[in-house]
Amino acid sequence: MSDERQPATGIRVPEKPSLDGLEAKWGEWWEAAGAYRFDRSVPRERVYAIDTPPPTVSGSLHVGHVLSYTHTDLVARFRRMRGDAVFYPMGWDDNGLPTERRVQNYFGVRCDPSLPFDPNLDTDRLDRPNGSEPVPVSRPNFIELCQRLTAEDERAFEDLFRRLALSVDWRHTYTTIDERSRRASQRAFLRLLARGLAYRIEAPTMWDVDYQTAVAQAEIEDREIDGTYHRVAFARADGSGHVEVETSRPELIPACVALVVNPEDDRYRDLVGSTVVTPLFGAEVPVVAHALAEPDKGTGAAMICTFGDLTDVTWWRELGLPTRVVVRRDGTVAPPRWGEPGWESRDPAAAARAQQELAGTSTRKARRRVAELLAESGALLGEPKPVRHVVKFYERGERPLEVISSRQWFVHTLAFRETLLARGRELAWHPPHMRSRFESWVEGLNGDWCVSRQRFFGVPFPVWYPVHGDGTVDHERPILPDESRLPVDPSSDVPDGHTAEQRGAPGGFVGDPDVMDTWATSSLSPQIAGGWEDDPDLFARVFPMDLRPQSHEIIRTWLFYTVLKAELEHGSLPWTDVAISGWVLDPERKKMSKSKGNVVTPIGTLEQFGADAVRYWAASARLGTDTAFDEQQMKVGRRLAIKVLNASRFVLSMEAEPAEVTDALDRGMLASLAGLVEEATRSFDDYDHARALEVAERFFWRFCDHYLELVKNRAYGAHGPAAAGSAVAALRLALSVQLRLLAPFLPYVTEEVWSWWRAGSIHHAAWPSGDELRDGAAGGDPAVLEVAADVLGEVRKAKTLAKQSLRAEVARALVRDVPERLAALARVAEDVRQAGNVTALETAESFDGFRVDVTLAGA
RNA sequence: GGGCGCGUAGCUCAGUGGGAGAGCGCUUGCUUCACACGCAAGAGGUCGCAGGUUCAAAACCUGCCGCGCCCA
Repeated sequence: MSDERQPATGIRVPEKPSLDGLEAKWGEWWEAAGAYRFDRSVPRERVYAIDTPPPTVSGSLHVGHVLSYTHTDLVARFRRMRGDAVFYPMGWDDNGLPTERRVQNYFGVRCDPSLPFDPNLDTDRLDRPNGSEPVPVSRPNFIELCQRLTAEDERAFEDLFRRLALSVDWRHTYTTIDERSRRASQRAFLRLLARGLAYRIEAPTMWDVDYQTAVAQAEIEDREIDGTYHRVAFARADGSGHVEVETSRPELIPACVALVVNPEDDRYRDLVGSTVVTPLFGAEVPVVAHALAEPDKGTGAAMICTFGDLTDVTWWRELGLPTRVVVRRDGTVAPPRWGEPGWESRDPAAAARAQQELAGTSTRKARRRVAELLAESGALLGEPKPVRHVVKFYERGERPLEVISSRQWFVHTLAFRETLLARGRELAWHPPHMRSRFESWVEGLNGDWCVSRQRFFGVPFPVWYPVHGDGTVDHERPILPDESRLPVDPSSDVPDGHTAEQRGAPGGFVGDPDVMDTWATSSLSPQIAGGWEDDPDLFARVFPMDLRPQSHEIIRTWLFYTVLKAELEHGSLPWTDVAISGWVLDPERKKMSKSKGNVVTPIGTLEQFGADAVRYWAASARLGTDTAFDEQQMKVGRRLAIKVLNASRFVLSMEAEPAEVTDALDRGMLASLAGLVEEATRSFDDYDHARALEVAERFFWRFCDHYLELVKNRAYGAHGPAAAGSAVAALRLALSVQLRLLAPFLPYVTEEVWSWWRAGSIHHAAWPSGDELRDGAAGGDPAVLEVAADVLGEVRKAKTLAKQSLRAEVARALVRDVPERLAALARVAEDVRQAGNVTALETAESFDGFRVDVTLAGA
């Protein structure tokens, strides 16, 4: 790709320029020419590396993608023109639940890991004995289907992004499930494990009963739902009355291990240390005191169960309480065990009868049944009260989360809270206030990062476990592969020193069945794209990266985890700058979402308005600011693109030979343009692309409406070749500079115009500088252009008010103004006279403000 | 409950101590030889409300109201 900036041998301007066909033409040319390839021979100081968000390909294409990815591309194009080698890869986030769900729905299957691989599986001819029931397929078959579907989804995303003219180096594309990503994720995991930063324990975890997987704090959201408060009597063990408790989850009474009250609560002070009996189940439980018990909530006395919520976990841990597990992993109530150790009851038979009524039913059904049983027994006091209360949900789930104890992998996070907050302060946030979202998240962390998921399509943990002679699994002594073997799949690969026959056999091994959560991989996007350990030369040139662009709702996930992983592995930030894009709102200013049905398909929008126009809309939105989906704004962008074509055609069709810029008007215009270039550059440097666009666009329209009109006659040669040469030289320089200023925003139309008269791609041309213009604008005074435009405006106004054509002849125009302005006008009087078709342009000094008396010919 | 952001013309927004602005929309006029996807003009605002600081506040301070989001 050439950096040639001299005019090509000739200027060839189409007779009737059009936007039609530009996207296909230049898209193909950029690809063929390798226009956006990263030059890895460049040293780190001149590299600008971007950590691109890998979109979830199974999600829908969204105009939100258009918005934020355009923002990224604006920076990439600006930096490239500034002379940086831009490392701008693209990634696809394939793994995880969204893909599994899409595969299940698309093919009508479900994964059953107990089935053997079927090499001849034909999804078009699945045997469906149970009608619409999903067909069970083996795990390898399921993963194959995931890969087939994501490949299709990736193509759709790539088509969109290419159409949008993202200046991505597509040779560096990665997916979060590909071999590089699996290797990097597993390597990072093994290193954390070796340093004691990852651990596996049996612990209470937030659990989705529908998907039957653990979820992390980052995937949890609070939702307000309808509930019911039941007031329940717990008899005192000594027979001296009862304690009243209010609960929205009476089905957890069999799981109750204690009552808790606040130590400051005078009402219950005497009760602490005594024993009460659970209704229906007859279990004797202590009354304990803890500061987290809220005196104002309900009666001030609360059940501690295994586990109603995370507060129960805190109480259980801090007060050293036993457990009684009643809710199973599928969200149903377990069968009774009353009478066994840990399940002591005053009447085990009655307790068992009560629980047997609940066993196997969902917690929701059990709740209603327990309420009935409580009422029958007389332990239910008063009528249940409906309430609205906040309950935790998995963000993709439909039923409230349960807290269930299970064996999971965790990464140490809480211990690094202060370090992470400090890293957050080192980062340059754009806009700065977005940092507070990161900080409030980090400050609110309530546990280490649970990274294991009970799913199928994801990066497996590179871990096996020995099987004892008695067939039990030894989780305490995991078998780990050497890093050189990565990536491994422990469900099909065999650990060193073992044979395949030993899988699952006494004295043999088993693979860890879980996969890592999506963030365990996507948090390594800078490392994966940068070739961490696989390509040390590349990695040294791009890491830590310069920019992380993303939207604000994933600060607590993608951004947070990326910062954490870079800290744990490299002891550094993963990038220096973060640019946060806002959301796209529909015209009613509601957030666009699939469930609201107000989503717009971006391909249709691109076809309707054109990529430059859509980019213009996106570029008008400031970072961090939500923006309405606004077709009007796209029409404005389209008009701007067409105006660029027409104005360029006009400028380049002037046939006079360019000469030295001598005319005051021309110099004034160039001087004004120099100031604009500096302002646009400053704005881009500050990650304020919207301002850069705004000032460039405003200048361009003024340039067209005023300067082009003023200079027209002279450029055609009305005042001789020298004056025309000055005009043509200034016009071409101004056009070249403005095309380059607009190139990041309107890559197609600017490239088209550039091709009429310049060699190489405009996207590799040097970003304009004020100095470049000052050569031609030496001594230029912007006031000259201003006063000329003001006078021309007054002349036009007189014609418009007289309902005359703007071409109408003016017999006399008398300009009253201060001497300095009149002196400036005198230097460009001839241009003003001709542009306004004024016969006699006269002036008079006035200190009462600017005024023009216009006498139309024939009036 | 705590925090962040926002509230300026019908709409989308810029403006951070001294003239209230842009684009779109609306109305009117103009087939000007780059562009009618154009050009020109016009109408349109108690800058959320109430106090305060200042010679001077849309902007700075305090409180309140409304909207959005984050966290708990």
